[in-house]
Amino acid sequence: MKKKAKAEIDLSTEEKIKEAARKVFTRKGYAATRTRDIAEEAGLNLALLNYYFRSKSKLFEMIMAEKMQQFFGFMLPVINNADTSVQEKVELITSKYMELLMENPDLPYFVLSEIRNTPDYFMKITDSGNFLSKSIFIRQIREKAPGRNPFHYLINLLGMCVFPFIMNPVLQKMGALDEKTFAKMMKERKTLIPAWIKSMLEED
Amino acid sequence: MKKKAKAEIDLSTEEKIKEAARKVFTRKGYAATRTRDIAEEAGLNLALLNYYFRSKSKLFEMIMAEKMQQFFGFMLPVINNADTSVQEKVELITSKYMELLMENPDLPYFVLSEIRNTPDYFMKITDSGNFLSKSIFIRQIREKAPGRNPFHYLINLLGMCVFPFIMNPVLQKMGALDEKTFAKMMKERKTLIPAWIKSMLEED
DNA sequence: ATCTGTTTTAATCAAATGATTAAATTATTT
DNA sequence: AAATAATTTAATCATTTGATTAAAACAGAT
Repeated sequence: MKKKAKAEIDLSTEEKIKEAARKVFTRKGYAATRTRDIAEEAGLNLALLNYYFRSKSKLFEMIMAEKMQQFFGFMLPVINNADTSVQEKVELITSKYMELLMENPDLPYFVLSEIRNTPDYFMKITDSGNFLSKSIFIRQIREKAPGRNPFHYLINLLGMCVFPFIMNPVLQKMGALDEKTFAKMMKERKTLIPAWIKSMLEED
Repeated sequence: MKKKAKAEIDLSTEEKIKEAARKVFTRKGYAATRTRDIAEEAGLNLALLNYYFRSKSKLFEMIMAEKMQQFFGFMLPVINNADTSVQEKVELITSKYMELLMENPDLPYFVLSEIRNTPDYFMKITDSGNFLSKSIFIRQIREKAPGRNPFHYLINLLGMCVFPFIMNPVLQKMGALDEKTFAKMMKERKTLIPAWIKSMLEED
């Protein structure tokens, strides 16, 4: 459609738009976001959006793919690493997730509320069919706790990492937690969650 | 504005609208829902919505209040009951929540993604300021695990109940879980979660 | 059956919003 | 500096969408 001329300027403007889109989409969700919001947030005219990206939905898809990658991406290699124990995997996933979420507290809201509307191809991340069930991580859990469906523990692990960030706005509004206390707790959870998972698995 | 004439007919139509609104709002969220969707879902004309409810937002507020009540309502009396132990409270909350969520799997998505946009008055449920911190439940947890912030455990409890329903669509799409297995697991969790919480609290 | 008030509908309005266009501005090349 | 290409803007379009209106259909009372 148009050739890129000055990579720097181009990148700058394009990146400004993407940055603004990230921000607004993540905060308000797809439907509630107006292209004008994004333009304003980026300090640019509306037409730029449609100049750089063909449409609102194209722009969204790009952000969405990026966020999905952030949210699920790093987990896959960890999960299929044959050289680490369950416990090491749990520790890795926990600390990585807690750090990611502390930097992007809106991420869970966004990913989880948009995921349902997202067409099936968002599953591109997961090349094979039910690769998850066959993953080393799940197999390792199955060995540790043979009587139970291993997904119980995967759900618990992810839930204990992610759910606090979902509940946080509620708890803050209710005056139950302040921002500082919350941050402190999230740091604590980096070591607490692996310990909790461990005792769950041993208890059997 | 208008007096009710035939209570039955009135209720029927009004209830039809509310039922449709519940369905569409819960599935798509406020912004993505068009009043026409609701009308169609109810098998009625658009103008009816504005006849019975002044506006989309009024209708939404009604549904929202209802869902908030469902989601948080029953917990309050349990939490402040002086006659039950921590463990009994955990069991009560777990089984109640699991049943509620199995009947309304969309509830978490809806409540949690709309709650942030909702004006502050949604906190009406929580009359006093930080009543939660002063609740008997939190105090009981504090006694059991004096070194830790008690909200860790409350978050874990709610997370282990709610989060599976948030992850379920993802897991199903990935082919990791089928509907039947999921339902079975949710039943299992009614007893598993209290046990897990117990061991967390005892471990300290 | 006629009248009265309620319920429902089709048609329409006005504002919001995604997208386009054509012109103006800026930068780069020759 | 002139020419060319890239970038940005203001103005405008077409569609969607929340809401209203005025009239028709209906039910119950007299």
